[in-house]
Amino acid sequence: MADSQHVKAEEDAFMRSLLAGMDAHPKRTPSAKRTMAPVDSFGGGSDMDWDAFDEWEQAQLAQPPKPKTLPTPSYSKEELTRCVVNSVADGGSIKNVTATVADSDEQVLITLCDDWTLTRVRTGDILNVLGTFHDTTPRRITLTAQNNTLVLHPDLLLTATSVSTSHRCARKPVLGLLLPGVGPDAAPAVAWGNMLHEVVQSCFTERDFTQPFIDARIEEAISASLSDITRMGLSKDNARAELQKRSAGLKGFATRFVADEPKSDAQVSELGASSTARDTLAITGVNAVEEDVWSPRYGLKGKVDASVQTAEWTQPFEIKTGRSIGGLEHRAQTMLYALMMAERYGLETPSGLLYYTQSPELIRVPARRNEVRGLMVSRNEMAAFVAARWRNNERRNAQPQDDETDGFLPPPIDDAHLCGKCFNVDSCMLYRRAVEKNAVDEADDVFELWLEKTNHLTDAQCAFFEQWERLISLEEAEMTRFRRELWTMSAREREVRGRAFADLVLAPTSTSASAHDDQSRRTRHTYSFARKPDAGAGAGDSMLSGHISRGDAVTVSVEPDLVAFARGFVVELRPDSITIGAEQPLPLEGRLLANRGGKDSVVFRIDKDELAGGIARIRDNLARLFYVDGEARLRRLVVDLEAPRFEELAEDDATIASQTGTSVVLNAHQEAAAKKVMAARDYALVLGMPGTGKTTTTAEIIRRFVKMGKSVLLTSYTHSAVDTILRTLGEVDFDILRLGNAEKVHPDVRKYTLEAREPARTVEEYERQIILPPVVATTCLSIDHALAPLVRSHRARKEGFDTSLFKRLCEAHPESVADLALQYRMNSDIMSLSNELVYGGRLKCGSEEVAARGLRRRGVWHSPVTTCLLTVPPEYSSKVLFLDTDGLPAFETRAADLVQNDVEVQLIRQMCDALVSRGVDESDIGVISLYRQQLKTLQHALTARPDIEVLTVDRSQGRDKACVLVSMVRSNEEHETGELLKDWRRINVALTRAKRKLVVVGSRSTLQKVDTLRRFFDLCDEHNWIVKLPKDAHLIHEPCPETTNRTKAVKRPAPIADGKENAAPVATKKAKVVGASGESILRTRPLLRDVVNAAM
DNA sequence: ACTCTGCCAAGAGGA
Repeated sequence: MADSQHVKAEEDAFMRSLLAGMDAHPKRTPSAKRTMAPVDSFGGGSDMDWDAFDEWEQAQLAQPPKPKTLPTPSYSKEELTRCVVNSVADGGSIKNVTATVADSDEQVLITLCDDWTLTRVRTGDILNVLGTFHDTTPRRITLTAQNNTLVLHPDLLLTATSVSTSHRCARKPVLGLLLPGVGPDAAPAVAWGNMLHEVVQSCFTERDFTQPFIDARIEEAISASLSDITRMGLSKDNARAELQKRSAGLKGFATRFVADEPKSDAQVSELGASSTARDTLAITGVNAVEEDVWSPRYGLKGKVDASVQTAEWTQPFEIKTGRSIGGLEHRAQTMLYALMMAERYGLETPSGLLYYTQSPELIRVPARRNEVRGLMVSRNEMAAFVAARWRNNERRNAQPQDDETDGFLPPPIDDAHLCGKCFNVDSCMLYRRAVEKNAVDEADDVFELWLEKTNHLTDAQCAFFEQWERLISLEEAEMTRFRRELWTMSAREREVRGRAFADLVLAPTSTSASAHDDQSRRTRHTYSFARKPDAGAGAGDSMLSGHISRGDAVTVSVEPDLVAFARGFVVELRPDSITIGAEQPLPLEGRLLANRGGKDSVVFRIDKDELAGGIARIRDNLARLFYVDGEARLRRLVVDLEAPRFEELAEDDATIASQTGTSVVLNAHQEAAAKKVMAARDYALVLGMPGTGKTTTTAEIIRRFVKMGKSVLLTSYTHSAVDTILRTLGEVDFDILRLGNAEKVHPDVRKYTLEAREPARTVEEYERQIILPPVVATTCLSIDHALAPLVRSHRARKEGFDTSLFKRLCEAHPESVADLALQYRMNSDIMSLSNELVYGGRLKCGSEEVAARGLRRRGVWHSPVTTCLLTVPPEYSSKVLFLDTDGLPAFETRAADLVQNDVEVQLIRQMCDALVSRGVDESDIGVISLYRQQLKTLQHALTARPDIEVLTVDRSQGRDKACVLVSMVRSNEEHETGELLKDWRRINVALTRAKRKLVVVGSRSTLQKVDTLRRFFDLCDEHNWIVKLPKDAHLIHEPCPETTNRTKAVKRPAPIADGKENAAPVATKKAKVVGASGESILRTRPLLRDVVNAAM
């Protein structure tokens, strides 16, 4: 008890000193007073007088107004120097740092004094130094309590809230970064807070604070929050009453403060000022509400409730709907916003406003040097912990056996009272036990709590958590790397990587859509951007290439330094324009752009917004397996690998399950798989090899479950996979709820989304929409996939992060797996590749017809062509063909990190021309490559053949074509293959898309360096499937004249590609029709003729 | 060593 009070007293003292200038707490400020700081210590003790503050809280509005004229602000941005630390010398009360200025080789000296010495600066760290260097050689600067500012790891944007809450327990906000979703479901107060914010922000936006308007906004907010209200078991009436109570003072507040001129009773209370020093204030306008502010300068980010205009300046307006007690952190938060807004608006912002809706006063929070510095010291401390974790990762990369790690979580405060009430206590203790391995002593205050939270965990479970937690973090570090490119990389550079569009201007036609109608809320306001007319090279590139596509989250920035001016979603994407939608109108007219030349002259860039939140959610899900009240059953099955249970269906159920009223007939394997699934008490695994009818079987299983009265959650990694199954289900007599971004959902099943339904008006209606449908379909992260989930970190991949749950369970319990062995896609030759490389012969053709089919020979190809450069070996007509380019040669070319192979593009285009001229439908041909750049080039080369699909391996999943051409690209004298080709799953997908004919083009000498592919070549050798192309084979032929007589006139009884891969195959017969022009093209190009011949 | 796809977010209060 004594201990905890001591801690509390110490914390209070610390926070005061932090806010008041650090001189009250010598223990945490080792350098106090004894520094080289010149003269008057660091003045500031009087800046925040807490006794006066208390008095002021009592006195309130009793004081007469005392008008005060404030100076007109001017803004002079402090000089910013970004540098990398070379060395740190700890000189007791000071630290001397040498560093190299970024993007130069200039060495500078930085001396840290006073509380800046608390910052854990290490070699290799990136620093922002704010202040002017002395013009010495080398240049130097001293950071003291009074002057200059240090930002450690500035690329790490920490939220204003996390920095401002760190005073009580520094560990909690850092845990909060790792696990944003911890804690019990949001308390009612949080929901009220959310709704009330909506109301107040609407009032500000519309500048309407009349009671009817407020009431109407309350109704809106309630409707928008039905899910929260339902979850908390409340009713709309509860919500209405509570919101009315909490917003009671709003009208009075507005009457006093929202005006063109300050009113006499509009007194603003200034924090820390003596209680008589109050003046009046008028809020004359609002620049923005819910403004996202990212500050790479200060390493901070946040969402400002509102930025308001007062007579003096633009300032942040922070709304709090709870009680005002314990509000240190609210003041801190407001100060940080003032700091960030000054930078964003280029305006002096000496203060912010803080408004508690449950009390009548408005508080001015000055952002004074001393307080802000204290907060920056806290921010740096947090940043150092987060960075320590990345450093650990890097060190492990360099030296895997090195077990030494830096602490990446601040030490716990171990206060039984506070920790017992903390929402993050589960994760705090889990990390302590499993990762930090820092046991709690029996005598310790929190021992009981520690036992309660961790006693159920075994060492093996802890090890599991530790390992996967680390792999997740490796991946996370990789993703945050992308976000910092927004300010560390030019738009052009980033566009080359497909993650941005550079040199944009606002299109003249673009206006805010304004309407409140049925438009989706988050794209309520739309804006179009086009390339700047006089933009230089590269600006002509189509915006369709690259990684940004419709529905993606993006940031809009203003060059050169207004980072994330706005955020939104891509609504439409054309080659020469992009339209984005945002929830809030873009602040185009206000002071934000006025300072930079106005909306018509600024240059914008749009970047793909790398949302790192998804990763933290995965970590969150992982942690939930291990909490004391967590998912114990999942923990047993997934972590302990407990055997899954199976139980035969009761006879009634079995009968019901066998009669679904559809005409779908499953084959024996599929039927067995369905039975296995129905019998599973925990889980069953169905291994669906390519073309074996995964979709059909899954759809049928869903039908049966629904018939039995069960509910089904259908989920997959991609939208397209989920939607394919829903589409296969077809018309059903039960309800389906498709969760997810409607933009990304297939049009055929969009009717199942919430957006397509009448919005729920009551809690009951909402429940009906959410709870009743027996089938709920959505995407998910980290469920298995034919291709491994996307893992960016190489290290993480090496350590098995891409080991799927499917594989883990499969290996532990092979008896729980059902194979779908019969496939109806590939002929036996094509299938044999996959069988050899991956499936060990388990894959079988569904019928003789499937096994035997090929592209039929037609027309002139019965006899060899005498003018041919090659003699035509009999195996040329095989259904699998590798065209070896080693003799040409056909080397790859590189631009930055992109790789392409122009010769392969030519060969493939020529083959496509020839195939089509032989009467093959464009839509029966697919071209696949593993490389994005190659794809672009192929697409360009095949623009005249719009129906030939050019696909990446990943996008071709679940698809097939009668004839598939694969461009392998990698070809070089060093025989470097790169990492991508080593992924046997990708190779497998590429080789299993073809039904009748597979042609692979590549350099054998390079490709056979990859193990998987060497086996591919062995197999090809065995069957004589390899053709060595002669020198300059691609040049032997004249450039292809475009086939004028597109084979439209050619009628065939049935298409080769019978879209439904798993349906009982229908024999197709081709008419022997050959376009005359196609004939003549081939006659002039003998080699091509042979290839086509072989392809038939 | 170049590829793929999903996630809306920072704060909503609690003391």
